Amino acid sequence: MSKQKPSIPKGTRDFQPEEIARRNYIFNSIQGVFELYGFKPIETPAMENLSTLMGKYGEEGDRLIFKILNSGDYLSKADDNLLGEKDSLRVSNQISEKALRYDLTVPFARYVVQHQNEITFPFKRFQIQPVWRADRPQKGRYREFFQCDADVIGSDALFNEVELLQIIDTVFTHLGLSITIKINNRKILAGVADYIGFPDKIIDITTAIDKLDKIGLEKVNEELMERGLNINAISALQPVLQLKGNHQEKIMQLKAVLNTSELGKKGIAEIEEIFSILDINPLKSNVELDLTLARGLNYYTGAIIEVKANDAKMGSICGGGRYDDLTGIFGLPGLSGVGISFGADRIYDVMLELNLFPRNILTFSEVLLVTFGNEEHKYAQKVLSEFRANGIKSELYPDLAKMKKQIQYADKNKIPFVLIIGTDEIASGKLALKNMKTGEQNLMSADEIIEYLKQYKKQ
RNA sequence: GUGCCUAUAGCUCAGUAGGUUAGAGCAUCAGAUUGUGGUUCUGAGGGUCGUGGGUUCGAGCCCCAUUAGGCACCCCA
Repeated sequence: MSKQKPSIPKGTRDFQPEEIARRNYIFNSIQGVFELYGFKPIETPAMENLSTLMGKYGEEGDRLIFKILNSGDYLSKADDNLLGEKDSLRVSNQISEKALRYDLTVPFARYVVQHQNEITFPFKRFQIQPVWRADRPQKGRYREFFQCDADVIGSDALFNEVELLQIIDTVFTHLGLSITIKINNRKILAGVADYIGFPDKIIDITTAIDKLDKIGLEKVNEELMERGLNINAISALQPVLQLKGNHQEKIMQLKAVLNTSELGKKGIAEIEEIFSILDINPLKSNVELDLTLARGLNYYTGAIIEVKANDAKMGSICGGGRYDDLTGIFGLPGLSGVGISFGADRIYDVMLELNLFPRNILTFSEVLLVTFGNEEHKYAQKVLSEFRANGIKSELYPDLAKMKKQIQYADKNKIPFVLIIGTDEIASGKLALKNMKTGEQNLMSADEIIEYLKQYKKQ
């Protein structure tokens, strides 16, 4: 027993074989749908240049970026004055020039700019990789987690927004998870900010009204006040905060309010078009127009999408939106992108809580061969090769151990069948196949067993 | 970055009012059973009670500090 227990950093996790099986089920489902819609995979490095990431996620985001210390004698190159002043922020820029990626969108923008001449636009890419955030972990929040992103870059068509909604719908329908898709439009929010006379306060306004669900109308108004709005502006905002009805009704009300704002009208037109396409070809999931949906990164310029699980208390499990000029900051202006990101780890937590994982994904080996002695073990090795040649996941207990121990191994590993090989079986050519669930045992030839297991697998 | 809570075996926890050698369940390993698991019975290993200091004749328990973890806020998948 070692005195110092080994551990892993807060907010990170080890994954056991069963967990990997369940996680792969989620990843494979999402990837399958991405591919079905014509998206192509890319990967980018775990670390980016710090300068690529800094300033892209707002002040709060910058703080949550994991920075990587330079190699070598990095302190010798740092400014003595800054070190003396203990100015962490500025010192960190001198001793770190790499960082772990914070999301997949900004690295993708970097990728697009860097490979612009090798890319055919519109470019539809998907990417399933871990990201890291130096946040304080809590429920549903990790410091290392996987995002599954699909983005279309180089196309303004709202058709893309609709396709992304269809992808969301297909994925969650396949996973058996009941969800609500909330959509909004940044242009409408900008129109609202315009309309109440504080166009440059859009970020303050959106982050405040995003909390409506959580803290209620009064607190939101208080916060708006603190963020510098006046009474008139806040009262002008009230009709928007209290929109009621289905999406047609909400749109009607918005039209009445925002008729003076060109940007606002454009946003409404976009929302209308998306809903009109969805009306023709409806999704299985519920889609809601939610004006208080404002979260997300400040680079969104059009649609904002968020998905919540209906039957679990969990933050958003998928989010996305349109960003008109993401690549502009890397020197390639005029390219519009729209994308979504599935939070695989939160989906996992919700599915586990709701018991939505199918049983059969947990099967690793289908059959365990057990023997009584040296001769039988050699014979079993031949049978084992045949099984594997026929695509049956199988293993032979490696040691000459007691029957009890061998069968216990099958039980604990949830192997559904045990093949018992003894001298009698070898002599007759009929091997004893035991069903671990029912306890039934049948004598069959190796070929018959292969057929039987193939049939069993199909069920 | 702010606030609150927790810390005893691999895991989940009990531990009375401060009193001898700190317990249970699960898990692990072995045996009961020389060709049969999941249910039973028996046994074994595993702890400087997160760490450091203090109060006391005596501390797992009380006090202080420190570290780690969890939850909420901020923000976010």
